[in-house]
Amino acid sequence: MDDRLSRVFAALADPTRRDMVTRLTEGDATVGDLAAPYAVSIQAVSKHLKVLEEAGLVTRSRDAQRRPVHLEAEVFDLMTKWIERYRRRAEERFQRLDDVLAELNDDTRHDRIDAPKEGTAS
Amino acid sequence: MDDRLSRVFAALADPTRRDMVTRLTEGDATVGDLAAPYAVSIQAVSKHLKVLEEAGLVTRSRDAQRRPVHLEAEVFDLMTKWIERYRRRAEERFQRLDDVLAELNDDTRHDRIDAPKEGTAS
DNA sequence: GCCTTTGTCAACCACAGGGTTGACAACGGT
DNA sequence: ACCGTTGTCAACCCTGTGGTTGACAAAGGC
Repeated sequence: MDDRLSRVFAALADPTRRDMVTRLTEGDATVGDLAAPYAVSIQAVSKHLKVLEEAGLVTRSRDAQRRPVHLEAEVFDLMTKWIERYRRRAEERFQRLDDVLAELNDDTRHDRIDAPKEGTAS
Repeated sequence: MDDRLSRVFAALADPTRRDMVTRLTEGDATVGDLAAPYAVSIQAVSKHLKVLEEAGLVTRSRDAQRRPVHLEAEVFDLMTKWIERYRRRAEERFQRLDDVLAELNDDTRHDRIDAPKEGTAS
């Protein structure tokens, strides 16, 4: 787990951290604020925030003793792009499959295509 | 790590598994096919596939000794929805901020709004 | 100046996760 | 029937991670 995207996914793999992210969409919050709803120590929350920060999902500034946490929304774009890329590739594949099937219909005289290989699932 | 989304994110947090997913967008593949490019044992790959399967990202059927692996694209939609939800909430927040600022411009005669609280970050 | 508030750092513990090797199950080919 | 191919299961090892507690840093309030 070294690359950026791995860190982002790993950070979001924890329900507590996802919950924190959700709450941060409503505005910046201090560590104490974020810790309040959970039955864990503030140190544990601090660790979670460190994970989120190292994943680039949040930034922390300084306001007296407080360390307001701020959500960095750009990372979501990064993830969305990645996922969309996969979706698009998958769709392209389906498109190709459709093309193959269309072609099949086009000249039905061929005995049989040699092992379509996909589609057999389920 | 028990809920669905956690499993999906955790599964995708591993570069090897992400790579497998990428390759599966090009079509179903056997365990051996998937294992080939990596310097790990086939057992390790089998484990990775189990993780992907339990996350609902992949299904496995049977073809003689072979176990063709098939990508389930729907899960990506699930993730996209989640992420989009967060993005939207964040955008709504920015929108509200804009509204506040607009309102501020609207009646500039007020001495000062009482602590905007956000925006101070960075 | 001192105490309180807010949060981090360090050490430790338990457990999950990715890797290995070895055994074995499920088939097809011959 | 038997062997080879394909893949899973089980046991084990090591590292990473989430949790704890205790000490301490940083800053304001009094």
